[in-house]
Parts: sequence; structure tokens; C-alpha cells
Amino acid sequence: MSTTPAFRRLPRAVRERQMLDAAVRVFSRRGFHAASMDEIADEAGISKPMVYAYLGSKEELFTACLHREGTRLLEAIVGAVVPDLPFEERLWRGLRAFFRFVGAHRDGWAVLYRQGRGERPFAGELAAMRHRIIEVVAGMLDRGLAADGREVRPAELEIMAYALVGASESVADWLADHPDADPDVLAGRMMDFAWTGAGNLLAGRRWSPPPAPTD
Amino acid sequence: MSTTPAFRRLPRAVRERQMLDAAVRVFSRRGFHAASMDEIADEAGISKPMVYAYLGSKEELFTACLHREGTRLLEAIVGAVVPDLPFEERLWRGLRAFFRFVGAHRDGWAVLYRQGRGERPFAGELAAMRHRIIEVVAGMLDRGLAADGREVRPAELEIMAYALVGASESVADWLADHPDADPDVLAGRMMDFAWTGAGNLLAGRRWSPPPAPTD
Amino acid sequence: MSTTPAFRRLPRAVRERQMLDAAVRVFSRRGFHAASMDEIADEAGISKPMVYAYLGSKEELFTACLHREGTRLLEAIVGAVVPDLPFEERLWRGLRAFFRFVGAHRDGWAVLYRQGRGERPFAGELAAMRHRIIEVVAGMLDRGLAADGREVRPAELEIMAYALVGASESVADWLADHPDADPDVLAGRMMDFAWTGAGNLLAGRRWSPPPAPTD
Amino acid sequence: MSTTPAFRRLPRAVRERQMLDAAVRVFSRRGFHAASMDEIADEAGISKPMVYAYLGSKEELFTACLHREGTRLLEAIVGAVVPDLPFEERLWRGLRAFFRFVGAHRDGWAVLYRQGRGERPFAGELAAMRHRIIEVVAGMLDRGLAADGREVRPAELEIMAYALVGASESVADWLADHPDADPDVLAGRMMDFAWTGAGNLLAGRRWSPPPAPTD
DNA sequence: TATGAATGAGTTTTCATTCAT
DNA sequence: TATGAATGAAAACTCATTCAT
Repeated sequence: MSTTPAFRRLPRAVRERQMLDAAVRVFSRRGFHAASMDEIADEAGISKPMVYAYLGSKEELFTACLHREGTRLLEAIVGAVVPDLPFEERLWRGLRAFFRFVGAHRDGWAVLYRQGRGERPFAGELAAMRHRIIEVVAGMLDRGLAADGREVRPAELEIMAYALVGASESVADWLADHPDADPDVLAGRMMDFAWTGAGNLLAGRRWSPPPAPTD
Repeated sequence: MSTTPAFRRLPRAVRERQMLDAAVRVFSRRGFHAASMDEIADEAGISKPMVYAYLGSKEELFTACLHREGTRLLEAIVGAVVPDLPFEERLWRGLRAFFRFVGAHRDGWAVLYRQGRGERPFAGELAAMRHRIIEVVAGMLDRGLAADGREVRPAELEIMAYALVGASESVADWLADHPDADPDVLAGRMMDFAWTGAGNLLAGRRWSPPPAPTD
Repeated sequence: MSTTPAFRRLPRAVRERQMLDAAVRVFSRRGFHAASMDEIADEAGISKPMVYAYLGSKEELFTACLHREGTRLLEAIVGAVVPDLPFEERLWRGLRAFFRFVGAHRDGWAVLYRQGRGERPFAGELAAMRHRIIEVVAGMLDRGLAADGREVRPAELEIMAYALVGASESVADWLADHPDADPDVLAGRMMDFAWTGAGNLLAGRRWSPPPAPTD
Repeated sequence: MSTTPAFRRLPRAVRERQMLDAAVRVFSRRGFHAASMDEIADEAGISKPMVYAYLGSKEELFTACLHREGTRLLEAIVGAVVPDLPFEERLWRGLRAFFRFVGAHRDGWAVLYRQGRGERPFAGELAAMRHRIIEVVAGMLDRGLAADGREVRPAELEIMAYALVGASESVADWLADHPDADPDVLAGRMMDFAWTGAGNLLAGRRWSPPPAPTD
């Protein structure tokens, strides 16, 4: 009946991806609250009701962004950490994959790390995601120690994993602001920091506070 | 009839402090955008116009919170790091002061770390504050190395400081969610992670990536 | 069930006109500051956000009113002043058109003359409009004089035009408060005042102050 | 008891004058609505509650300004129009006094002419004041005609007076924006416009519309 | 007399969300 | 599927006005 060409009426999956891409960009540069559905619809080149039809409310949309980017990140890391390699090698590959991802997906990283943090409704969502990474790392550490015949209490392991992940995030965030930096070099720096430290711990060397008399 | 003291009609300085306290609490639990001036005024037990009269706009109010909490944190750390002590001792004291602060000022920490991050207008403000800490840490590392006769390029030092600070922040954030944890113990864990690592680096041991052929 | 036509969901152009009409009415009776966007939206039978969506801020809305009414007025006058007629005839037609307009568009006149005056942001806008009229009048006077072989300094011409326009405005304002008065009669009165005066001036008769000794 | 010198605790009349002066300045530059009681109190170098104690509400304050400036203006004109002089001389003196007043009291003029106009609560107040002047003028015209043995219907006289007053206001407003112009010269221009016209009318010359066939 | 402290009531403006076509 | 038209609800901010000292 109509001569309209096949410009619009894209299949659902494609449209959804376009919208998510647009949403990630907008959320990344504005933050959750300051981003408006109008701007997102504009960025996606689509009308607002379509966004609602496809992705639901603004919260659902942000959650979807979080999910997609988080999953991509996790998959990048997990895919890089080949299980049977030795601990050191796995750590190195994981870090490298992580920094490469951040270098290549700055918007996604901003959404995950800078914007999701403080917004009440997503704190849980994000914490869960972060926890999955931390557990991966803690598991690696654990197996590293076990392979060495040593044993560490889970609580301590968890803290260590938090430290490692936090350090990586901080450096990754620096990377997100320095587009010219080389992710692989940064991964090396992190190994400097984490491995030589972790290596010592694996070797059983612990640190104990000096006997400061007054505090 | 009643012994009720002068609840209302307080002098300006007192009211200002009350408002800042309230604002820090509200910003901490809602984030900058989701917090409403109404809620802050309520929390302070005062009417909205007073908040505007004393602290200016919402942005100025948030900045004031950032400033007060940031200054407190910095002072706590700097006050603990006695200059003439050896490097290790200084690091230990600094970390301990940091974790103690976070344990005692959870709301302030949330404002500084979780909320300020993504909000456009304050990113700079916060980055500056963070940078001051990082420079302190980098300075410490630098002098530690110099005392040892070694030399490291500034860029590497900075990254290392980012890692150290990020690790501490991450563990501190964990602490903020675990009120029963002991800050001093966490500081010890951080030393485990940071010092044995840093110690190795100070001793000249660097890590180098394995010669993985394909990537 | 009912034959009610499409009251809502009107096309943009129609709604915009409705809004301007309503705005002119409300501004006319309240003045710029005292008018609230709520009242304007109500008067237009529409919700506030639509007003913002279509006409922008309150200032832009008022400017739009000023523009529309000013343009209408100017067009009414200019359309009436056929160029090739003699000066007297042109003046008469211009005045008659002016008074007819004011009689038929009391609200528009109130917005232009009574409300725009004092409000800082529009003074310029309005002054420009008024100036256009004054220049038209001054031009007419000038050509009237030139046709007569006489010459008057531009500054004097301008003042004279100000006087003529001011006199007309004042009488028009009286008309706006006396709905039963006949615009054409008033235009005649103005000619009495202006033309017999102007006629004398055209004839070269100037007035000079008496030699009052003390002042 | 105290050594405080006689800076404050001024007699009521003085304080009131200071406040009115300040109010006139502020209203003049901001308009009634945009002026804030804070700014007025500041300008008067006094605290807000004092303004309320002395002059009542904001409306009352503005009314007081209107009254004072209006009375001054009226007195200046009436004082200049010595009753027994001939019509022409009285008109000339009245106009000169008017333009001199506006030149010397620009703020007062702005309050009377530009700001009061549109503000609902004062329209009546102002109209009354204007009417008093118009009646003075109409009375002058009437006696001028009577002395000449002619008679004009009151309605026509009123319109003429409106025209004369409006013309003067318009030129006066021009003067308020041109501080370097000489009020007496402007008064002369107005006589050019008004007297040569009025003189003709007094001589019985009326204008009648041309017999335009179609309108 | 004089004022710093305090607020109720309103203003403009924005935004997520939904109809009706 | 796709969208222009439409709105309820809320947020930041201001101001005339008053109290308590």
C-alpha cells in the first residue's frame, strides 16, 4: 500500500541494541538522574514511546545498561582467564583483559563505575556484579594458596580481593580519563603492585604492625 | 511551664553546622540528585528558606559538604602521618587513620566516595581532593625509594599511588557496609597487601609479563 | 455516543494560537509579573507543560505576545496609510486605523502599552516597536514639510513625532477604558488636535516663549 | 550609659524620608514586582522590619512613593501656573515646570509613569492622579475658550486634555532617557505642537474628515 | 528603636510517563 | 509499529512578612 522503504520497522533485536547503545552513551555523560528520556530517545533517533515500549521504565533501562555492560566486562575477564594456567598467568591475563575492556568501552565503564555507585535503586544490582568479580578473584587467590599448601581464612581472602579489585578500578578509572594510555602497560603496573605483593603473601610473608606504644 | 530550652532561634554558626550535618546524612542516603532540599530542611528541623539563606543553592550546599568531609578526612590522615617516622610506620599510621575515619564517619565517606563521583559539577572538586591524597601517597613512596637509593619514573609512581588509594577506598567502602568490622584490623590487611608488595618493589623486584606468544 | 468533536489532541498550530490568545488576556489583566503560568495554562484550557513545550519560558511567551500584537497593530496602520495619498489624508487614515485596532483589541493594547513599559527585559523590544511607528510618523511629517518646501531639523521632527504618538496613545488608552466610544470619532478629535497644529507648523508658524523676565 | 553617637535613632520623619527615597530608587530601576523588600531595606541602610514598622506592607510602600512623587509633580505644575496670567502663558509655564520636574526627578517619574501603569493594585491610584492633572489642563482649555466666547462640549475638552497630557508624557519619557536634553527647549517644542494647534482650535478652526467614499 | 532568625505560600520549570491516532 | 500531543507530580528557589530578643 505504502511505498515507504525499509528504513524503519527494524527487527526488535536491532532496535533494542540501538537504544541500549544510545542509553549507555547518555547515562555515561550525564549520570542516571541528569539523563532525560528525551535525550536518550533523541540519541537513539527514535520517539520516546518506543523506548518505553521496548525497554520499560527509566530504571529498567538503566538496569539493562548495567546488565549488558557488566556482563560484557565479566565475560571479557572470564574469557581471558584460562582455567588451567598457573595463578600468575591467570592474574595477568585477567588484569589485561580488564584494562583492555575499559580502554575500549569508556562509556560502559563510566556507567558501571561512576554513575551506578550512588544511585539508590542500583546499588544492590551493582554490588552484586562487583561481588561476582571479587569472588572470581578471591577464588583465584584461594586456589593459588591452596596449590601452595597454605590456607587463609575466607574473610581475609575477601578483603584482599576487595583491595585488588579496588586498586584495579582506580587505575582503570585513571585510564578512562587518559585515552592515550596503553592498557597493557597499565596491566603490567598493576601486576607490579599486586603480584609482587601477592607473591610475598603467597610465600607466607605477612606484615605485622610495629609495637607503637601509644595510640 | 516547660523547661524546654532554646530550640529555635539559634545563632547562625550552630544552625549552619546542623544543616551541614543533615545535608551529609541525606546526600549520603539518596545521592545528590535524588536528595531534595525539602528533605534536607526536614532532617535539619528547619525550613527550606533558611537553608538557602545560609548555604546558598543545592550545588553550593553539596560542595560545602564535600569540603567539610574532605577536609576532615585529609586532616585525620595528615595528622596521623608524623613526618619523621620511617616510611613503613608512616604508611601504617596513615592507613589506620583513614580506616578509622571511614568507620566513624560513614555518611561523610558515602558523600565523598559514592555520591560525588558521577555528578558532573563536582567531579573536578572531588578529583582535586583525591589528587591531594594521591600526591601525599606518591610523595611518601618517592621518599621511600629515594631513601633506598632507587629511582622510579613519576608516571609509574602516580599509577602506583592510584592503585594504593583505590585499594584502600575499596576496602573502606566494604567497611562502610560492615559496621562491626574493626578499622585497625582492616588497616593491617591493607598493609599485608600494600606493604609486602611495596616492600618488594622497594627492594627492586619488578614483575614482568610472561612471554605469551599469541594475543 | 456523543457528537463531541475533537476538543483535545489538537494540532500544534491551533494550540499555539489558543495559548497566545490566553496569554494576551492574562498578561493584559495582571501584568507580566503578577501573571502566573498556571493561570495562563488554565485560561488556555491546557496543562502547563504544553505551554512550556510550545512557547518556551515565561519571558519568551510574553515576547511572543508582544510580537504578535505589535505586528498586528503595525500592519493595521501601515495597511491603512496608502502611500500616494496626500499627507493629511494619510495621517487621518493612520489614526483611524490605530484607534480602530485599539477598540477591537483591548487586551493586546494593554499588553503593548501598559504592561510592557516597565518590565526590564522587554523595554528594549517595545521601544523598538514604538520607534518603528514613530519613524513612520516622522517620515510622514518630513515628507509633508518637504512637499511644502520647508525644512525642519531631524531632532525637532523626532520630538514632534513623539508628541503625536504619545497623544494618540493617551487617547487610545482612554478608549480602552471606554468600550462604547466610537474609534472613528476619536480619530477625528486627534486630527483636531494634531492636524490643525501640524497644519500651522507646516505653514511655518512657530511658537516662541514670551519674554518672561524672572525664572 | 552608652557612648554610641547620634548615628542611629534618627527622628521618625527623617527615617521615613530616607526609606521613601530608597524605595523610589529601587522601584524605579526594578519595577514594583521585581523590587524586593530586601533590596529596598539595603538601599535605605536599614533592616527590613524597620521598613515594615514605618511604612507598612510593600503595597502601602509603593502607594506612598506614588503619592509623594505625584504630589510633588502636581505641586510643581500648579505652583507654576499662576492663575491670573493669560492662557498661553499659563500653558507655557505649566509645561516648563513639568519638563523641569521630570528632568530633575527621573526616578520619581519612572515610578509614576513606567512602573505604576500596569500593576493592578495601583492603576486606580494612578489614574486618579493623572485625572487631576488632566482636569487642570481641561479647566485651562475651557477657560481659554470661554474667554474667547466659544464653547466646547466637555467630552471633547477631556479628549483634548488627554491628548495634550499624553503628548507631554511621551516627550517627558524621552527626556528621562536623554539626561543631556534641556527641559526648557522641550517645553518649547511642546508649545509648538500644542499651542499652535490649540490656538487654531481656540480660533474656531476645526478639522473635518475628507469625504472618502469607501471605508 | 532595631534586628537577626525564621517561615508559609507561591513561582517557574522539568520530567517520566501515557494516550489517541 | 510508531509518534505527536498531553499531563501529574515534584523540584529548586524566592519573597513578603513576622517573631523574639
